[in-house]
Amino acid sequence: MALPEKFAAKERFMKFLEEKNLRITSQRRAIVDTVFETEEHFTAEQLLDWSRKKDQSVSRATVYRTLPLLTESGLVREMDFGKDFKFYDPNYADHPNHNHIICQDCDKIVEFESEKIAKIEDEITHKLGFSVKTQRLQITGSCDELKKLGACTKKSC
Amino acid sequence: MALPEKFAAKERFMKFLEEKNLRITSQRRAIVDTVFETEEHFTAEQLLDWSRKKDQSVSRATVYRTLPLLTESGLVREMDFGKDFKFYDPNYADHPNHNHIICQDCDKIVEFESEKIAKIEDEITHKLGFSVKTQRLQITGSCDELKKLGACTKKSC
DNA sequence: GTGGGTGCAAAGTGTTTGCAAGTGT
DNA sequence: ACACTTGCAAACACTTTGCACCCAC
Repeated sequence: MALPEKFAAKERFMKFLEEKNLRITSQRRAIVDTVFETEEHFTAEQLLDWSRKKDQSVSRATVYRTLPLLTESGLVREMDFGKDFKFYDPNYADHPNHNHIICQDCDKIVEFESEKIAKIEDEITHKLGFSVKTQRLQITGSCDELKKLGACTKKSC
Repeated sequence: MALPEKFAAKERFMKFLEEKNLRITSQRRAIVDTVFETEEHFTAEQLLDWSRKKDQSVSRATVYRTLPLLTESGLVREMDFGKDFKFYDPNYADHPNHNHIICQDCDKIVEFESEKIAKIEDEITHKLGFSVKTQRLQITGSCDELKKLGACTKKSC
């Protein structure tokens, strides 16, 4: 179901490279394939590991050099979940306005969208003399398990 | 006008230290005074500079060791505005649910609160099996000047 | 052919930490 | 007195970069 969209995301990125006169190398292909094959959030290091399974020649430097291109294209967003390293979210290609709920114990993340919130944001922002370009909303709280058991059995991170 | 509240924030932090059997040293006093004297967001380095004006013996290490205490107390919040370093926001003591609008060009930041958004967040979060502990909403966009002139004359950062 | 791309390892940058000396309670 | 704190500098961890070689177009 998400496949045709994801495929489009990859194509969109290739077009982005073309427009900037940047080259499609085997390493970039491996990295981009990896990014849009997953719906998970990932770190630079994870992306390196996964990409190397497709093309062993991918280096850490190339991953770090490709990530800014991905974010610049708008198809991937850099996220800060309060850890020491950045996470990247490939779901902005399909859902440019989604938000995150994170469990404070197990770090489980659920994504959601809300037209209502988007509308209020827009109103308030205009009232303050701004106009919205992007928006990020993170809610931290307790997941079901944490509420019921007082602690989560599985930790995600 | 904000003074009595800010004073309370400082007192609240001193109580927090006491409860954890931590000591009130001259360095900590200088740092904490600095933090709650401002309503600006600041970096660790700025906090060091400012604190040293009150007490020259404050070291970078002590600043970095005090910041986690401040965030743990809930009176200061760590913020990521997409720069290479963290910012700290001392306004959570008085306004625990405020949000940020940031100009994409000049980095000007405006804070606002919204009961409506808070209510919707709560509803959605419960529907997804979570309960809200904290929340952070950042909107990026164009400020008045950027919209009118196409570029901002003053850069904040 | 040529200008962009790559891997490697070294450098960079914000933050953390081990240690010996100092200090609040 | 004793445990908590401190400053210093070295150590860290993630990310960036200089360079010589490579390859997509």
